[in-house]
Amino acid sequence: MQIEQLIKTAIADALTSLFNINPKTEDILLQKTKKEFVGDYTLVVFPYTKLANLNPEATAEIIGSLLAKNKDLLAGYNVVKGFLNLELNNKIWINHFKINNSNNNYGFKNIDPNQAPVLVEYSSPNTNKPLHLGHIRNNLLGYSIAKILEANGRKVYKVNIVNDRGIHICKSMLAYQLFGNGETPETSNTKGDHLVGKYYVEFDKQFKIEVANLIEQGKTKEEAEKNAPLMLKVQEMLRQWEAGNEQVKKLWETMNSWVYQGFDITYKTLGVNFDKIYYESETYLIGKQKVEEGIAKNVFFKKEDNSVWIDLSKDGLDEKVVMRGDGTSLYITQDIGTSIKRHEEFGFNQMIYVVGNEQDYHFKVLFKILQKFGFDWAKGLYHCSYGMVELPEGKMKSREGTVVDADDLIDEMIKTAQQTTEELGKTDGLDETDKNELYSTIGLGALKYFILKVDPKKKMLFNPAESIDFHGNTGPFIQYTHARIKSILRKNGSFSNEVPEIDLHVKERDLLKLIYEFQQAITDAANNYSPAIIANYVYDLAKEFNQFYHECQILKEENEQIKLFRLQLIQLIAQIIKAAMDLLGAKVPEQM
RNA sequence: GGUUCUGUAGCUUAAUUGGAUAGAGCAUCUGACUACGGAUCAGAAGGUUGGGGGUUCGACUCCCUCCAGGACCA
Repeated sequence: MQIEQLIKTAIADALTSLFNINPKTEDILLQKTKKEFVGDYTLVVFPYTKLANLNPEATAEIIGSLLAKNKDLLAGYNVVKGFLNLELNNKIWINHFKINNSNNNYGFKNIDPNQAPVLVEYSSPNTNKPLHLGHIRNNLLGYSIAKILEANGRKVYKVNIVNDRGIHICKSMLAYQLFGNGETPETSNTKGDHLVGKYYVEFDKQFKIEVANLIEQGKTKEEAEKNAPLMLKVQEMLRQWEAGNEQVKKLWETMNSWVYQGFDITYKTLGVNFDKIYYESETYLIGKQKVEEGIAKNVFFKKEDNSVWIDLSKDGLDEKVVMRGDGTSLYITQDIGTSIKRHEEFGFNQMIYVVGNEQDYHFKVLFKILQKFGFDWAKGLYHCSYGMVELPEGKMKSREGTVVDADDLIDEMIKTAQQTTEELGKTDGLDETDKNELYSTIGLGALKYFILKVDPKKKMLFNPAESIDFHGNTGPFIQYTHARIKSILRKNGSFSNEVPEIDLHVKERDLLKLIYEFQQAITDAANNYSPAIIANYVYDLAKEFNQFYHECQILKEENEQIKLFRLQLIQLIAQIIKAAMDLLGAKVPEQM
């Protein structure tokens, strides 16, 4: 940031003296020079050819020759077509390194206490089945985005809303009541969320049998689904729940508590957490109340059947129900209530909903509604809409059993990590606890990087048949690079942090540039809500380090000044790798 | 039917938000100081950026249209 400003100011001055214009520095189009050309930054001169009344090459030439007079800034320049490539004086890169070399917090901004906090909502599970691969993407994204926003100087609160009530929850309850024989997570030796999920599947299975029977008796499919005994029973159970039937509530509490025990384990393994958890069973009533207020404010209107609607046809959407005729709430009802409640509690000026792109329409409507209520904070709402995780055969479907279970996948990753590590046999000096921690670090690192390196907006494909790779553009590659640097540093022992004056090797200069770019990577990632930007950055850094490592000696370097500089250089690189991976929620080992 | 998102090498993906010869990894093939850590590095091969049109000095990026797939809304 600082260095670009320096150059842009110099360019602005040059343009002023050449063409008698006063360009703003933010209008100057300066970009990083591509690898295949010589230089650090490139000015695109097409916009100035008319002012210069010259062809692009000549325009670039006169700007370049004027800038080059400042020898502290530029070591040289070259022109290719309409592109002016500027070669900076190496001192600029070294200076930046000198300033930040012993900054343990390099790249991170301090949290601005004067700014209102930002809320990140993510995870949002249902309590009728265990978490799957899609939830993993959600959780990793939410956690990482929160970290990134914090690194960029915002106070962040992570919140979760648990969908713990409704007809789908009653389905697993009913099936358990009918077929459960009183089993518990303890007696069945099953993780609580998996046990409840089993009964959700069981309901569907029995229901399908009933429907098939009814169809055989001559009913249409619709009639059969509507009148199947299980369907009638489950609806009755929901009514009893809403009426506060003690027995039903008790079963509900018991089964939900099993699920929470299970979720807690998965969350802990994944390394994600929340500052506050909301429960739909507690917020849906607030939503109904807000809908009533909305009617009074003429935000909503009622139809003859008593259902409540909002007309968004002038906003490019259409009419949308916000509460059913029988007074029962919809997702949107409770989302209205929850957001208002959260604003009362946290006074945020920005809230990010990490929710899949199947809900795009839902959030458009929700945000419009809150704007119509007249809340000024409504303009700070953002739907971080991410693509679905698909399998080679298409979307995951719980009913068809094609769901990749979160716990299974994590276990598998850790096992693969263990196997690979054992084959390589580089765990000398580690005891059993250290080793298990290492396997978990690597396995989860591989999984997290694999998922987060993809642009959140894009759908992603996961092939369970091919296990996630540990070579190339992967988490373990980056972790390995960190371990490798640490190993070198351990061998050398301590050294001065006084940066010596040396002539830079090309690879050293490339690394200094990348170090500089870490700050921008964090800013870009925060502005775009994209952990992928951090992932790509840290991969570039690790790759660049490995190239440097093969070309340059470090411990064997005979020139003491150069050796010292390289030790300092790689030390900061290791620090950045660790910090960047932490932004992705992934750990890095000292040895692997 | 309406709205909307996506489409880049065999596969997984990047492209500084309109810039130069579209950049990586996996898989395939070939190599690397007698390994400061080979989970590494170097090289080869692989592309009509779904198709066609348009906007301009310049398009993977913006506009139109068609094709394919997904999602949402009745």
